[in-house]
Amino acid sequence: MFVLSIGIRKQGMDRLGMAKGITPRKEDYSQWYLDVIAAADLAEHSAVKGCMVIKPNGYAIWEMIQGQLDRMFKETGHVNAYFPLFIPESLMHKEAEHVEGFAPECAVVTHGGGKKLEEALFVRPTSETIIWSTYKNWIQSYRDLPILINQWANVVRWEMRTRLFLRTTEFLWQEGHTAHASAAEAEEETLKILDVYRRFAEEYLAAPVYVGFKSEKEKFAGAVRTYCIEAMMQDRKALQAGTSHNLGQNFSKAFDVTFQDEQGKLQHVYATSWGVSTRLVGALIMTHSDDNGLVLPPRLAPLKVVLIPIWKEDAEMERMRQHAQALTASWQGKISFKIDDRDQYRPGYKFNEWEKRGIPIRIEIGPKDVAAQQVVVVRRDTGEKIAMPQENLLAKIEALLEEIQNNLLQRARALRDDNTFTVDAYDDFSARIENPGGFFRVHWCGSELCENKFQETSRATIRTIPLDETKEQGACIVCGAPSKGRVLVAKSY
RNA sequence: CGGGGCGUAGCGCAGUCCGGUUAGCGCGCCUGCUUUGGGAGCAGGAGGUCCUGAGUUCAAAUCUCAGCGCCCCGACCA
Repeated sequence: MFVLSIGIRKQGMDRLGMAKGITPRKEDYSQWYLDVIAAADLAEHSAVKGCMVIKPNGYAIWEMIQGQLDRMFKETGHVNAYFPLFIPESLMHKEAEHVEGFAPECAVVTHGGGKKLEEALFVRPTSETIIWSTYKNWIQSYRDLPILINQWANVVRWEMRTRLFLRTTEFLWQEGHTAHASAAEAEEETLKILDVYRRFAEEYLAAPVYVGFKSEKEKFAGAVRTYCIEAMMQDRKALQAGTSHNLGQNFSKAFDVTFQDEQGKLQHVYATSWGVSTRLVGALIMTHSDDNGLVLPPRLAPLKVVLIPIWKEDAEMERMRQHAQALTASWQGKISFKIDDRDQYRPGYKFNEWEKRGIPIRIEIGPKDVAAQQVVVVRRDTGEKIAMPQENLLAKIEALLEEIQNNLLQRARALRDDNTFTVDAYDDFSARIENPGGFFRVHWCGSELCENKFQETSRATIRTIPLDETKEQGACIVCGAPSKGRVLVAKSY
């Protein structure tokens, strides 16, 4: 050790400060985030500015997210369809607030087939305009409603500053676009999806979220009201994890989408749209991972269990392989697992590798275990090693996966709750938003002037106006005017 | 787009200030042997548009100019 220390120190201490290749969170949170992505081999920067290559490990997580959300959308009556990537400029300009909000961050195609196009094509930043220009032809009668369509797609928003998964120029998402015969029904749909998002975040991402709606300033360009779920990352910053918009009649009026109601009267349709993106992968990373790398909640882990046979000699190698195979023979199709019997790496290397990748459970099986009719099970969330009898192992593993899922949610909830504060004095607020940071429940009068003050002085924003907040009279923390309830303020991604 | 840092092998870096052998080191990779319960050891080997383009020079990783990209901090956003 002493002999090696010079070499290791020089290597290990370079930029990372430690030998494992992952910067500790408290040293540099941003670098830690990037290191985790690299260590777990999730994604990398591409030749295109602001765009990323999602590598197989990262894409597999997105596929897990997609699979579950898609089931939930279908359970609530939605179907999938696909609309084009390109949107004619004229369509983009139909809804005033919408175009004003999105035009600055749009990529525009001006040439095609070697010639200048007569009309420029916007690469979709979101699909409301192309979809409503299409729905116009689909809707005549109340009998054509509701339309409950979702699409899985890529979109492009020309952002100034990008970060892997959290904000990239091109990203993958789903966008739901629904049409309804009444305002009440549209509102119901908006809230129904909001609840799908909340449930998904808590039950699958194991990320507790605050549920509410956005201030006028923060809402979607073209929406009547924007609902959202907000999660807290380990650095105590907020991350908007999903949005659901009640668009009212803004788009149906802009695109003149009308239907005849039961009385034969012509009305404009009521609309909603809602989406979550590959940003959720970033949320996943920043909610659970630690200084040893990625930590995946079992329900979203593409690979849930890895078995590592351990041997000394060649003969033993074959024996341990066989044990591992016999042990898991009945697991096929029931659980996603892998036997890592590669001979070129030693066990310690494999332990570390799967740890970095966030695999929830590792099972070690060596000669000692075989003799004792047991295996050694290691939890990724706690690092705890448990000797387990081989009998009925699958059921015990499945139970443990649920326990890990649960533990991750509890842990994230504890962090969030411990860092959500109720404050009434502005000085108190501005001191604590810097240190230790977190979410702050404060009274707000509702004026944009006061809202801007948060931003200017603390670089924090009103993340959401919580739905479940108990009504409470108070005085705006900025101007002292009467306030009907508290809002959640935080620094955010 | 403003401020700061950086760009040399897959990754992390030295070399650049002060131009001059064949551009090095660690990790990783390939081959062989020994190993294998927390990142193995030894030996041999492969791998380079020194970010790009112009310029200065007998000579450029090194100097000059321009551009591109990445990271961090702001303004804009899922």
